Amino acid sequence: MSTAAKSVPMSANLQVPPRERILAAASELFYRQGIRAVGVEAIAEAAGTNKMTLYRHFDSKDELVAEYLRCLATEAGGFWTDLEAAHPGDPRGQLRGWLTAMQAHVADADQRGCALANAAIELPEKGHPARRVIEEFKAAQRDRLVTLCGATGVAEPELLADELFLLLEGARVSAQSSGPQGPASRLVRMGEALIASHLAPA
Amino acid sequence: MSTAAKSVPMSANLQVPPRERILAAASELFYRQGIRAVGVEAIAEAAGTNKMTLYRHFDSKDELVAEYLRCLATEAGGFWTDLEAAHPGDPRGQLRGWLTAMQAHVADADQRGCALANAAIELPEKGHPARRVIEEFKAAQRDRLVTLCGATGVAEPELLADELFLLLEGARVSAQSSGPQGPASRLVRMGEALIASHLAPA
DNA sequence: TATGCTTGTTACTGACCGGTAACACCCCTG
DNA sequence: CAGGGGTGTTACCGGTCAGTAACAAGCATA
Repeated sequence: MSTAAKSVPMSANLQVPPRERILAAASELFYRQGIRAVGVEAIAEAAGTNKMTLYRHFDSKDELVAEYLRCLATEAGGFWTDLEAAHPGDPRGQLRGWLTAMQAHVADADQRGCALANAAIELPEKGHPARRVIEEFKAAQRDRLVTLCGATGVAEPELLADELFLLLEGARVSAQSSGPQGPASRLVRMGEALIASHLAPA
Repeated sequence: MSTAAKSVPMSANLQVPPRERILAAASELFYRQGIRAVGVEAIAEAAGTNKMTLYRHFDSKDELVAEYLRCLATEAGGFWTDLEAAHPGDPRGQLRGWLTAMQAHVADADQRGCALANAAIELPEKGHPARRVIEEFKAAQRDRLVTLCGATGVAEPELLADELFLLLEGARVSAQSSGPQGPASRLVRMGEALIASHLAPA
């Protein structure tokens, strides 16, 4: 509190080192406007620094993009540990908590979908350094969901996990083209119906 | 057959008028590489013409993009009439035909997801002429699915339609970041389970 | 005080971007 | 044959792109 710098966005707070400011600015701009739509100069300026310093910390724009996605993947990892802490030893509670958190995320009007999935669409080049980050992240995300579904005791955890995974992926992308009030708005209801049908099979 | 020009791609066949060649070339390049990644000069060249002729037929690149998406929306409309012709008076058959066609589409390795959805991610600007095309297309697509689900006699056609809609949307985007062998590969199985659970409610 | 590392500043490169002007050309119609 | 619309060609505009060189300034530690 005494530093009085808590409310300042990281990308403009000169007390945090330039590298982090650049990453924070890049994160905001890339996510809001798209990766290809944002130039490195704009990022440097938003970070309160300049292009030279940016290139002293990142080899290229492509590497900056990869690092931007790597940071988001790390943040997402924190979400899962929070989830486990909120419902210790209660996998079904964790699964429901996951669902409602995702619904809230989708409904948030100033979200623009999954940054990793968006990047995969914007960067189709096979050798782009971001692609490996994206693929690993999506695989890990799916694995976590499979594990969680398995812990709930359903008969086919992989199938349920994939259903929920695709449902979420669809909801996030659909919110970009059909709006958050479209089909995506019923994510929780759909997900709980899926879970119920797996818990009580025919 | 006698013209011997059937196998020539439209974008290079000089017998078709420039406007169509430009649209064909734009369609290919935009879809494969992304809209922002492709310049108008590259499109004109791929169409066997030049930038001036392109700008005689389209007011701007943004308008060309909108027209590109409009054409795809029209093509998609044809798919639905084909589906109805293949299973006349058999809505459940149509729904299953839709599912398997979508699965094949998702599994196709040189597909890059829904061009309209991809464009929505690449072009977040509110006023872009493509956005209206995208939103109308997605709404129409969902409406058709609701109508079809209603014809099968399920109790909650809108819910089933939205579930299938999100499942497909998710499968197409997931194939871009998790590969076509990932969760997206089980689209038919998931969809049929959904349909079955709606046809035989608890 | 002196060293050395990090940052800021300015200017620059070569390439590409979307978009336009001016003019030559061809071919179809009258 | 004359005319005119659609097309091709070339050159150009201002702007932005990613990336770099050279040098000055700050700041800590030694």
